Amino acid sequence: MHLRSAITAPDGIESRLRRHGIHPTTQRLRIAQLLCAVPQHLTVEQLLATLRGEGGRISKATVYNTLHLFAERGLVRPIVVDGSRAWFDSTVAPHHHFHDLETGALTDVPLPDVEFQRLPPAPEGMEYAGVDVVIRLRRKPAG
Amino acid sequence: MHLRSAITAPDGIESRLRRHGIHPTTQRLRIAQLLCAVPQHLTVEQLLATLRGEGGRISKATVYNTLHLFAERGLVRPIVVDGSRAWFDSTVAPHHHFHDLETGALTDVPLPDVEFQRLPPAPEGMEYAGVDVVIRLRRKPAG
DNA sequence: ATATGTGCAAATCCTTTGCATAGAA
DNA sequence: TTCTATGCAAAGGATTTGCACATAT
Repeated sequence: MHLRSAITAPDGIESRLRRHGIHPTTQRLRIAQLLCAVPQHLTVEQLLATLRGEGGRISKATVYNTLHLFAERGLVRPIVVDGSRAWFDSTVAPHHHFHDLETGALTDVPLPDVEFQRLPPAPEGMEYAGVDVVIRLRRKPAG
Repeated sequence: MHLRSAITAPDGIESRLRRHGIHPTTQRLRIAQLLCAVPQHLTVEQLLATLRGEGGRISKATVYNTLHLFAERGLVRPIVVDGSRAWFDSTVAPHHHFHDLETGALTDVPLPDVEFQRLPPAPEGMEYAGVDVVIRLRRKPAG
């Protein structure tokens, strides 16, 4: 065993971008590091604030460009649960979501936690492209 | 049997508004007649165009005000399947949706057409407020 | 009168676009 | 060079807000 794995740790993100056909630039690497480090959901505004808070120079347009590119290449997944804003999910494998109606926050629901006993057939000439389950949550009344 | 049912047909909408605690005004009645006549999904833009096409005087703000009021009072249900715009669904009973990825159109999926074999428990202190299933559809490849 | 509802226009919020500059091959 | 990415500001589209006028009780 040698030091290779430690040395190449940040490199993992770079090669991951390359594997998805994405040319790794400074901004793209920082966004990917931030968003894809752990399973989470972030908005453009949150990403931008964090990136700039870290003392980085990055524009809103670049964040949008980058997230759209990542989404196209299957590195992240955009989620819309209400009309107010989009969330970007670092988990691309199929899964579902809890949606806290009070805070607007999203939480992952692992795929196996939802099982269907029945689903309708797709209309004539159409086929399933995916199934999204959103479980809306409210605070349980005291008592 | 007499003519009462025919005569009171438009009246049904008025009393329906009243039953929901909504003061029936000219604009509210026209919106309710249009949207709630049959199970359907309409956008604000569609409603506005139809209402004005019928030669009515109505403002966008009033359409928004009215739809929000209707939604609060449980007469319609806002649906968001992508970030571009909101749909207002005249069916308030729980049910699900097909979402045509090409056209953006929504189609109802009756509640009994979806059955769960398993759903995750709500997180501590939270409870289910609802479950929305969106089935994304794409055109089936020819062949 | 007094409450409420409506219309219009301006303001907001999120997202996209255009274009000149900066950076990489 | 030549192509691509970035930043900034303006543009766009949906939705909200403020306020004067109209309507209903």
